[in-house]
Amino acid sequence: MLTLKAINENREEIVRRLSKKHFDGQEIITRIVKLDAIRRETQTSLDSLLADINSLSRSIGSFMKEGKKEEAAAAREQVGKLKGTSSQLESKLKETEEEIGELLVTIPNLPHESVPEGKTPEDNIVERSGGVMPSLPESALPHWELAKKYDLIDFELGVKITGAGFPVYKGKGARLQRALINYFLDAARDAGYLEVQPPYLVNSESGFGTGQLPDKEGQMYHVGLDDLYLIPTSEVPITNMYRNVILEKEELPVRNTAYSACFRREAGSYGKDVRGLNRLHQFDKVEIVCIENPEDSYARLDEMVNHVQSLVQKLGLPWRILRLCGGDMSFTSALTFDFEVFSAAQERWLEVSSVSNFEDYQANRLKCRYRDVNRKTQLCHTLNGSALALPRVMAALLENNQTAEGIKIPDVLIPYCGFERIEG
RNA sequence: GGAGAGGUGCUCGAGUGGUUGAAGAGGCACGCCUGGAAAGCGUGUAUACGCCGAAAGUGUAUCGCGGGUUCGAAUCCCGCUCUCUCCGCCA
Repeated sequence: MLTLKAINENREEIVRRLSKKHFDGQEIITRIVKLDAIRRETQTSLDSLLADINSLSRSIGSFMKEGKKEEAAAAREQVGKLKGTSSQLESKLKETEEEIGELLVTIPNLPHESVPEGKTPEDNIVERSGGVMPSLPESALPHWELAKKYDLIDFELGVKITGAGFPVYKGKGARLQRALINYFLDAARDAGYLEVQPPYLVNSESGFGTGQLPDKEGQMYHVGLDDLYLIPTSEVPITNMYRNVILEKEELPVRNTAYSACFRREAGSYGKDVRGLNRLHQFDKVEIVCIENPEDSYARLDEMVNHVQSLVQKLGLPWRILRLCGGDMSFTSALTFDFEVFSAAQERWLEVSSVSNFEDYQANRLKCRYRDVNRKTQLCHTLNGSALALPRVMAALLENNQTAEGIKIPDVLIPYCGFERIEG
């Protein structure tokens, strides 16, 4: 969430920048500034009142020791009078703080100045692209047909066991999944990321820290009995490792990577978007997360984008990078690049990665700070990206590499798979 | 799941109602000392919010979390949570 300091100092600019995300912040910002003034005023009176009470209370102790019973009784009475006012101020302060907090979490992050104007995915800007478009024969099959033909993925079996969106990978399909995971993890490690294995369930504090809660509850599976959430991405547990942490400047940047299964309810999705592997309730992903100081966070974002780019390049897929427009960005992001690969049989671009800088928006919720050169604590910047999400990579690989002799495995994956080709 | 013990600062550890944000030790930082280092000596060493133009300073809150008792709570009471030990179960 935005900091009160920023809101107080730059309210005009904030309202202006929020409009790029099509968020009208005028009223709410005004309200927050007003509440914050009340908050300070209340705390000032409360603090001085408490100071009086404290010193009177201490004096009672001294009087008692000296045997001055009457003085003690008088002080006691005086404290009693102050008490009523102080508890009033206390609840007023608490209420004001709570209202400010409730308002703050409804404001999205400010988009970076370089974010293009726009409302829909059509307004995203193609930053760069590469790879070679495959030319497939007329008889080319979409990946869900290929999955059936070569017995790689059984969607119906998943429906039986769990429900739609929970496929069963089999044989070379399962092995290809495992190969991709290992390849992505190794590539991240080679790029300087520390591999971690986080929990797949998180508590509500963690959900709040990265911005899934309170608004986007419906996106996550909730385990009611234990009040835990299945992670929609390992961004949540990884980033929350740094909740309530103060890092030394020398520890930055932090680079972590993890493989995890991801669980998303995807309420409201339908049609061709959910066909085959295009959108699942459970899928696999290797994530990269960085914690960085504010001066270097955009350099770090570039580094992450370049890392993801090298992955799609080595897989030999036609790719493009989109700079998301204000209307298509997530609530918490300041700047996001989406990676898409072209799935030749479906003849559509599929998103396989999203790399974002959240600046201090998540860090302010997480209270993730570092000590600057003056030993003062400052909020960190947090960044994350998929590197990569597996299902659509799988879809594109199957579709683009299909030949009369079977499906060719990209060279980089062969050592991980243990086979060069998927054939009938 | 059952029974018991316990959660104090960067770490260890004292503290059972009254200048205790917290003794003492260690660690770390800076300074003195030294040819250099070690040892020794000295100083400093939490976070958040408020007040003050900034700094200095100062107020408030925080001894797992939340509530209560009291003029006053790290210390007493209640709830929660986590850790440890034993039993049970178990990949």
